[in-house]
Amino acid sequence: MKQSQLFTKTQKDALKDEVSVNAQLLIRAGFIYKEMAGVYAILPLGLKVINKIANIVRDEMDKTGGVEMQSTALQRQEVWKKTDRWSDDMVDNWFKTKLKNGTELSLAFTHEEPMANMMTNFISSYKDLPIYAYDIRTVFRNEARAKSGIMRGKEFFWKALYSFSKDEAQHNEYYEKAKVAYKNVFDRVGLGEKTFMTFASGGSFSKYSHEFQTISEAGEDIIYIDEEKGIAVNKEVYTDEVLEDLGLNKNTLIEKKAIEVGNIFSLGHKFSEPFNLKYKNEKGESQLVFMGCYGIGISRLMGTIVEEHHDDKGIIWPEAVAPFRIHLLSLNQNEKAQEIYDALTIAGMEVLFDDRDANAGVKFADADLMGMPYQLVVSEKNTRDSQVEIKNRKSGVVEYVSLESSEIVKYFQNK
RNA sequence: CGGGGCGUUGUGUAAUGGUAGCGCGCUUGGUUUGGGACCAAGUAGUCCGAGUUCGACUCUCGGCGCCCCGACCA
Repeated sequence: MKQSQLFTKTQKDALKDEVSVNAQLLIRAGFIYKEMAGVYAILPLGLKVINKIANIVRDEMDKTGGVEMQSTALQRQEVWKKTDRWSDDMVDNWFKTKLKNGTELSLAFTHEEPMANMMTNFISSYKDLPIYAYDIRTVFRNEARAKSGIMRGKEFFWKALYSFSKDEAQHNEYYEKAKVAYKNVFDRVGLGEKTFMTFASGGSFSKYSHEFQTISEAGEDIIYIDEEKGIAVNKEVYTDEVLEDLGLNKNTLIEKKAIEVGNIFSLGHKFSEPFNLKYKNEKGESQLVFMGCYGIGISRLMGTIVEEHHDDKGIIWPEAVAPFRIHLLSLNQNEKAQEIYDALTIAGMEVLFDDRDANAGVKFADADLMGMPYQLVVSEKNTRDSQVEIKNRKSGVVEYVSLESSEIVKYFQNK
């Protein structure tokens, strides 16, 4: 893509009404636009990141046997009344609205109830199970206090998978798979080393749920990490009893602030019971479906990646989620750069071509701020020596490659 | 939802009752061309509504909005 086609602009100055690093950098680099507190438009560059993360999540969910669908953004109250969650006493951060006829309904908040309800239509036999349906969508929460940029908004983009199993054993089998899939996701988006599976309160059915917590100063949670075992305990369940149960030694645990980027929950019969979500087993007996839910905050992940991958100049995107792999900077060499751009694009590479009429300093500063993994500089100086300069945004290492387009393509193919 | 802070051109700021100024951005012209370059001329603003006053960015009241701490939450 040519940068001259991007309608977004970078901003040099820090914004006064944002404190969080993720919002500062994402807004200044033109990835998101703040519409109101906790509500951000995803701009072209940001959307590319979101889509890349979503695709990684998709890939890992599909590998576990997940099937993607699209749930509804409008939800009806009857469904929620069955579990008593419609009441404002139970959930006070709904966005509720009304139909023309006065019937109250709500904006998508989460989908345990609608999914359980819908599945009564599709599940009738043990042969139908297990089912792993997931959804990547925007959900809405009427947060009393949106904060931390895109980390906690009034609307956010997430993946939610709901598992439907015939019994606890079948459920547990999937639950373990989900743990692996989640680990893969966080590895792939560049947060693997800082992300720990964390034991948290389990809710009504299971003893624990599992959160995936990324160590970060921007985090809202406190976790205690056992580095050797690679697991952690959320402060909310940090008791001697729990530590003993998990075989953890208080003295070896490290306290850290962390961002909850995902969680997985065993729901048991909590939702299948009120919806009478049952199947017939081999003996023809009616059994309740055993459910689980598995969430990943995709927009929050984008924020977390920025929090953990940046320097004083800007964002440093991990390759797997960068909007473009290569930032082609033409310093008054648009003709030559265009050739290279064409060759790279034809070779299937993602290139952002800075073809703007701007000074070198502006282009370098913008490239650093936007954070593509490679900056490919075509300048008079380089052209004279029949070469281009390729700078790694993260390491700062500069390499020189022949000006020949085919050589440049080769360079990136071998990286 | 409790507590605190704050609303001035697109953005960052100055003006504390008396002509709304400056940096960046943007526009035009010129000079530049490897780390946000220079010169010149422009552009654009007091969150909204009442009130006090000869006069309000400034004071008062109300509203709306934003940030931070807490509570709550993916």
